[in-house]
This record gives sequence, C-alpha cells and structure tokens, in this order.
Amino acid sequence: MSKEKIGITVSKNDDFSDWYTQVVLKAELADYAPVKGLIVLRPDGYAIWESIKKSLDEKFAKLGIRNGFLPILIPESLLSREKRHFAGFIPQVFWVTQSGESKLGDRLALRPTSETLAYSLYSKWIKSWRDLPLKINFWNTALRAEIKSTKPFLRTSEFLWQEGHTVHTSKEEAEKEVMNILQVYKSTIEKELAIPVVTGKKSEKEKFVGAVYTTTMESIMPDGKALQMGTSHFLGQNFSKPFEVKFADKDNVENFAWQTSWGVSWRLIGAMIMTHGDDIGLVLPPKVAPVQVVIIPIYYSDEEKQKVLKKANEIQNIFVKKNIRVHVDDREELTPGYKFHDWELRGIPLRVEIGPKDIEKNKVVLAKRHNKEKLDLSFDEINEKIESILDDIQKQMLVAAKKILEKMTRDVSNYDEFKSELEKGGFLQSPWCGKEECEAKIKEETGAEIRVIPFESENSSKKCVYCNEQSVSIPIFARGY
RNA sequence: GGGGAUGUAGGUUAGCUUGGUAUACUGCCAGCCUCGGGCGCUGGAGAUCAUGGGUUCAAGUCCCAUCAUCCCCA
Repeated sequence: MSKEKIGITVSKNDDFSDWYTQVVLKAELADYAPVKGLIVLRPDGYAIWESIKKSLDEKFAKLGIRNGFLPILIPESLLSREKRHFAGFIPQVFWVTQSGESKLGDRLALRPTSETLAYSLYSKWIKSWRDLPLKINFWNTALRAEIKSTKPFLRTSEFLWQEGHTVHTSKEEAEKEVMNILQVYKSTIEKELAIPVVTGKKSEKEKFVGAVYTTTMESIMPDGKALQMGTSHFLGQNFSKPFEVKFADKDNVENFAWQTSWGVSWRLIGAMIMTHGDDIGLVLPPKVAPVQVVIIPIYYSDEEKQKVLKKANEIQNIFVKKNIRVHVDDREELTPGYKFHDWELRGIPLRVEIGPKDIEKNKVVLAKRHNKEKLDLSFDEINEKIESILDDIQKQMLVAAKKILEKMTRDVSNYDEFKSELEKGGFLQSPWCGKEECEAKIKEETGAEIRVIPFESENSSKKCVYCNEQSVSIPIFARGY
C-alpha cells in the first residue's frame, strides 16, 4: 500500500543531505553509535573498506611498503614536540586524564595522527643509510573531535584510515615517494571506486600542519561541494629534526632524514555514495561491491521451486568459479518484487531473475543497477559475458562521473563572476597571485577555499581574481566538506 | 557563544488545549496465499510515554529542573 514510505523518501536533487543519510542507514552501510560524533560500520560498509584496503595493500607492497601497528595513546610531551603540528591539532584532540580512579601525570592524547609517535620510534630504529628507506604503513583509526554535526564517513570523531610514514636519505627520493603514493591513490580511487580526481598541491594555508608541502586529490560532489580524497605530504626535515631521525651516511657523516606521510580514510566511501547513488539508493561500482550479482529465483509451485533453485545454483557455481561475488536470494517470506527493491537500495550492480518462463526458454533476465537497463540473455550468453558486463559497468560509471566533474568545473577570472558562479557550486578555476592575503579574503568573503593547485596549472600569466596582480597559478576554488 | 523546536513500541506517529492507565501504520514472530516490481488474509509479541522532582484522589497530559536530539543566527 504505502509504497512511498519504504526505501529512500527524498530525491537526491531535492534534499541531498537527507538523501545521503538515508542511503547510508537504509543500505545498511553504517549506523549511529550511542556517542554523538561516532558511527558503527556494518558488514556491507566494512566490506567496501576491505576492498579499498586490499587494492592499496597490493600497490603499497610493490613500492616496498610494509604494514605495522601503532598504539592509540600518545603522551602530550611527544605530541607537542613539533610546535606548529601540535597547535594545528589541539582544538580537536581527545585527552585521557585518568586510569581507573587515579589521575595520570602526563595526559595522553587519543591519536589525531601518528607522526610524532612513529618518528620517536623511527629515531631508535634508524642508525645508518643501510636502514633506509624505511617505509611503514599503519591501518588504524584516528580521533579528532567532530561533534557539531555528524555525517557518516565525512564528519565523525573517529575514522578508519591508513597512514603511511616513510624515511629517506635524500630530499629527491622522499619527494618522489610523495608522488608515487599520490599515483597509487589516484589509481585506486578512479579504477576501483570510479571517482575521478584532480591532483595537485594544497596552498600554504591549507597544507598539513608541519609539512613542507601537501599534495592532494580533490573531487566534486553532486551538490557542488568539494571533497578531499586523500593527501600525501612532503615533510622535509621538519619532523626529523625535533625527533632526531638521523642516519650516518656512506661517509659516516650524520644527517637528518627526509620524510613523507600520507593517508586516505573511509571518507572515500562517503564520496562513492554521493558520486554514484540515485533516488533509489546506493549504486556500487562492481569492483568494491560486497555482492556483485544477486540471483532472484521466482516460482509458485514446489515443483517449479525445485527446478528454479537448481538452475539458480548452477549459475551461482559458474560465477563462483569465475571469482564473481554472487548471492542467491532464496528467502521464502518475501516476494520477488520486494527483493528487487531491496537489492537496488543496497546498490548491487547486477540482478539475475530466473523463473519458470525463463527456464522454458533457456534464458534469464539481467537487470543493471547503474542504468536500470533490463535484458534477456541465454544461459550461454550470461556465462560468457558476465565478466565483461561487470567490467563495462565499472568503466561506464567512471565515464559518467568524469562528465559530471567536467561540467562542474568552470574558468572564472572576474571576482563578481566568481561570487555568482560560486553560488551554483562546483570547481572554479581562477588565477591567483599566490598571496595568502588574497586567499584569506576570498574565503572570508565567499566561503570558498583553495582546494587544489593542479600540477599543470603552475606558471600562469593571468591576473589574480582578487587583487588583479600577476598570477602564479590557477588553483581550483570551491566550498568544501 | 545566542535563539527556537522536539523527545510516546525497532521506525513514523495519535493522544497534551479541557488530567481518568496508550492510537494507528510500518517493521518483527507464527500460519495461509499462482509470490514475474514493495500482493492479500488470519493470529501474536512488542511502550520504565527521555530522566528526576513537584501539584493532584489520579499525570503521557499541568509546573520546575536535568539530559539528549534537530533547526536557525554569529
């Protein structure tokens, strides 16, 4: 009866924020925890995270990076050793001040990030140039107080991420590592999550506190707001000096090492939901979908049930052999129609329907989630084509997202135009003189910040959109998450 | 930091003005049903009415405080 009440009740275009929350909750990716600011990952959400993790781990391994694990508590004395870094994080740090009934002497921070902890250890482990490069990645969570308004995956006080920390003998080698990692991220985000990104540098104002410079990947969400997808920092010797990360080189001269750090978080899941989802619910790219193909058997009599289930299992087995993640939905208590809606809400890329009529004709019905296409395929065809169909969906989703990114990116060189264009959302490519003053004024007056200075945009010879002086680059300005 | 609003079953909610022991839908459980786009029918379980205090013979309802959540403004 009340069909409208089940599923997502608002349109993505009408109320993006409510739409997003409903998709996260109703597709059962996550739920709110009892403490404000925290969320719980449910199995489908965690499975997506595991896909991202697997993809990155494979690529990290090729770069000679290994995984480790760090504890969650950091003494204040350590956290405060690099002053700018500490000052940058202090408003968001959670502190542990007590153990049981007794007060602690030195209060302990719940890690907002692990640079200080990692490097205090690195200084013990590194003695000679033979110990370098040292490349360790940590899969863990970070805690930063974020309680004004919780948005699952985007604004939470604790988030899942990985943080990599590498140490090198030379500046050049460290800078190369920064770029290598950025490429790894770009590849995983575009090929697995089907989200296009713009790579470049952060401005001085927006860079990671304590870094020499920060490279970043930015994407634009359908509501016109920018989202940072990951960062890779060149730390120079800013941390190696206070933390005494030193090595003896080949001439037995003691040097401070050159360092990098980099990370992506479960924000990527949020980006994926926003980029691909529609009014029906979640739409998952095949590569990260916990279930890639769901088979819905349709039957009336017991006799039909047996025939249909047998065929469904046959198809399932063939798919399993092809390493396709497949599920047969044989729940008795639900009608096929209900199941269609249910799996669409969850964003499963492909649905195979098999009923008595199909078996008679030696075929199945195949429905694609991302473009709602429905077609008949013979048993032979589906066995042959299933993998290429999944591949095509993956590619089509990236192409569609790229089109949106292009459409939402505009060149603007006049400040009045800048202000009016900004109201429509999206990326604004505007020349900038390089002065922090102009950047700050723009943010103050419009709310837009420099999201990324694309690598290819440096050496611009235009006029700054704000002060009209000679520009040095054409950054991408936007309002962001 | 300032202002406003709201807390009743897992979810959405009626009841509050005018006090008398709680209403529906959905979901859940059991059974039936020719289940191909949220089908229908029968029965059942499920509520410290946010928390604490006060007024009253009697409080979901009136009063006070606290907590939580949401929205708006700086």
